[in-house]
Amino acid sequence: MHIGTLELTTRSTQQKPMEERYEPNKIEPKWRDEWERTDLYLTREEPGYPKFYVLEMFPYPSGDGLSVGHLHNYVPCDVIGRYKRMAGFNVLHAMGWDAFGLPAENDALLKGLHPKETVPRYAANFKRQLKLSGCAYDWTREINSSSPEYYRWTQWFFLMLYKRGLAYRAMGSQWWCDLCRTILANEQVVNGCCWRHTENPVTKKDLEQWFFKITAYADRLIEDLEGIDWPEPIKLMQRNWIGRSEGAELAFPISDHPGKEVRFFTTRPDTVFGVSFMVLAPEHPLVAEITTAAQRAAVEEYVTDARRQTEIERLSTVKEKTGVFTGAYAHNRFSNMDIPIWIADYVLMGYGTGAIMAAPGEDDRDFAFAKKYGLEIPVVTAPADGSSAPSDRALTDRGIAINSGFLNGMKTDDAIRAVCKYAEEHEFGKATVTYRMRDWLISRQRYWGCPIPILYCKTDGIVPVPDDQLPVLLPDMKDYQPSGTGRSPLANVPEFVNAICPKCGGPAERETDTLDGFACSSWYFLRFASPHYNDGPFEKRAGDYWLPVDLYVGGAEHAVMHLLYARMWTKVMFDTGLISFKEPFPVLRNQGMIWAGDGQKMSKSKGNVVTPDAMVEKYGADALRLWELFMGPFEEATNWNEDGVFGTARYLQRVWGVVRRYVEAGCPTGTPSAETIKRAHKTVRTVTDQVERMRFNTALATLMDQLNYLAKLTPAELGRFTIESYVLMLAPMAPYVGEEFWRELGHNKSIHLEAWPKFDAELTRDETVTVVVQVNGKVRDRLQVPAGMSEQANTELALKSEAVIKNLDGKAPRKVIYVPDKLVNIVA
RNA sequence: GCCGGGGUGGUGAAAUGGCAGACACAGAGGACUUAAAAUCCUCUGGGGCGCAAGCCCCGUGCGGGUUCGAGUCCCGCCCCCGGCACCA
Repeated sequence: MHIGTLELTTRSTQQKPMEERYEPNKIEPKWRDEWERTDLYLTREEPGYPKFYVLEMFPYPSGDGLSVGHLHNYVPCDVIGRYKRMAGFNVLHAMGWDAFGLPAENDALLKGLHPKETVPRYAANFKRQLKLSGCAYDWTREINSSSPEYYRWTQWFFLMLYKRGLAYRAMGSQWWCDLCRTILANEQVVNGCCWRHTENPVTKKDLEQWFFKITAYADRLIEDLEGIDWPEPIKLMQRNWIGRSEGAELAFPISDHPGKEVRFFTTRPDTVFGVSFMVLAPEHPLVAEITTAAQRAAVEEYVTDARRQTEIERLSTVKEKTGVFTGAYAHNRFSNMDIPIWIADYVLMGYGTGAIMAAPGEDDRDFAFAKKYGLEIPVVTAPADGSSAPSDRALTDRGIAINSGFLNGMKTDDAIRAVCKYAEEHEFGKATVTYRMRDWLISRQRYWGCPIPILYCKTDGIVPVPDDQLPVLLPDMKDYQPSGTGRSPLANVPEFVNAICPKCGGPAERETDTLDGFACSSWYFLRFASPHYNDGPFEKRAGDYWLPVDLYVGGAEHAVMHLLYARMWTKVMFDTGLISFKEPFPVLRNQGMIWAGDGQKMSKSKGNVVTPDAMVEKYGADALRLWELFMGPFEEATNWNEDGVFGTARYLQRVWGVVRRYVEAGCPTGTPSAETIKRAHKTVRTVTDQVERMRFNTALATLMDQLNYLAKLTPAELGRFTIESYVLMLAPMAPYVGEEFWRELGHNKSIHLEAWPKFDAELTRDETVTVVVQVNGKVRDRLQVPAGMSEQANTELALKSEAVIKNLDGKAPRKVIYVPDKLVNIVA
């Protein structure tokens, strides 16, 4: 069991005296080696023993190495891991590499190297930097998503989804980045540009692609947000991204096209009597069919124009709505009017049915469009408060139906239900739900990714690769440049492409696209439980013990990518009975971004990256860690300022002095004063609470404050508990000096295996308290009184105060506010 | 435009509706030193009164409000950061 007891051995007299000055570079390598030699951070399952799984989002190992910004994530997690271990938990804290994907491939291409060489090299550098920084990982659990032992199971999961009908192939117009030379998922398109090339507008390309049916989980992904402890903004981003809308899908027949109809989705079916025109997306399949000869030229020009526009242009237009009349009409089944059908690019093919009913009296966009093209603007909703409807804008609020036949007088919600019921009875529509989120497009036409384990056979069609033939190995290619044609470079490797159909034994071709890197990271948290297991993605016993993750920490930028995908996979696994939990990360925290001193993003090209290596060399890893913790609340963004590291190094220097004096005095049991004892216990109480709440900045401030007190005492006045509890609390934050102090204090066991100090609540109780005395809410005096003094006694005392008498200026107190042991406010 | 998160000294920041600025950084002055570094001590929101101990006024983006009492709660603005962006 990795849990220590307080050994009260005295320091051996043969030991060398403590160095006068704290020199981190002398002690850090020593303890690093010692911890490694003794496998200090090795973790095993301990059934029946409480576990704690702390996890940081595993990084893509870049050639630039880690910056002090990355450590703002890793150091706090390390403190939590070390703290939890001391507090009696069996802690899992491991690290791995999100190694597949475009960044790694692009980097290698740029440098004329191969990712299979660069990735391990970069990962090794990250690992060295993390060790240098004193982070406690069980490195025997290191994983790499680009190793066959790992991606074999990524492929296994793909097949699991495929067999459950959750992976499918579909043709369609997809986002394409011509710098990445691959198709992208919706989530990877940011402001109309590629998420990796934020200046490069994406275009559309028609290709057949693989998708994961994440939309099938839309409702559960929303519902289950209720029960998890995540930052509210992240939950909100997920809800917005999924974009659930309740409404109705209805259909209107097209005049002069018997049997043809326009299906559309609306969230306001109650306004249907006010529908004066309809709008189709320019890409809508009906457009070609219904456009009249007279309008054909104009419509074709508009459609071509819309197609030519890049997404960024379509977004950046100043929202001036444009459109063209098709010449065709639809029949509004409710108002019995024939209404014109237009096309306009403000209607998106990718949402709902790609067609809308326009109710310009109740919708801003429809209003603007109707105004511009002189279309009718019927008003069918009156404000709920009885005022009259505005004429210069749409009334988008809910209200009362007017000019609406059988809906007249109904409240919006009742009218919605009535229309849905009517449509259902007359079989032209029904109440329905639509989502903004699209299915997750996972095909990538790139080399450095997990091969999709699928075969195409002439007789059997799409055939999954049997489990016992996994992994489908990524072939070793010298020239893996993306072609840009929409085909993966793997298509150029005949030995890879040509295979045998496992069903009929005939010739088959392999899928040559690779998986989106986010597939690899959708299950890695499970792999850490049993990273070397060969009979499944994870060993059940280990998985049951460690999972789910107790604390997950990473950047908010993954709100709608990784965090959504991993949740979906977890739900699929739950449904198959593979695991027994529905959410992978019940507690999530986002660390704040560290900007460079100039307020910009740290990047090599800007030359403003500060490396942990440089800081460790100059100030030591412990001082660097302390500044990472002290610079502000860890969830908030701030600018890097190296002067702070100098400050925390100076603090450690002072702790060193106090401990050294104590050690040199022979570690006396001493005779600490009541005040010293009280302060020691209060410090434990406060620091414990703050570390639990991840308020590392104030935890450290408490320790600094206590040091200022301790520095004034003689060794005998300090006493053993005072000094040892202090060192124990410092150890998770500053593991190297913590260890050094502990050994100097006479202990043989590592401090990181010891127990977190406990405080005696009785000893933290104050006998006297300071009571603030206010007159009319302004502080006029302070009284030192015994704790628990009665209101009456306190008030009497306050009224005797000279300052109070002076400020009352002869007036009689009207009222007295009394807060026990805190405050007396005399209102006159 | 909509949805979040913020706005407190020269700087990073503290503060269950109850002493605003803890703890630090930077700065100033002093001690030690031949000197410097390091270290230690003192001061450090603004303004005013006082020889002094001390006292008074103002102050948490701006304007209102609730309250005995507001950095904290409510209403209306302004600014910064992040997300979404014609989602029918």
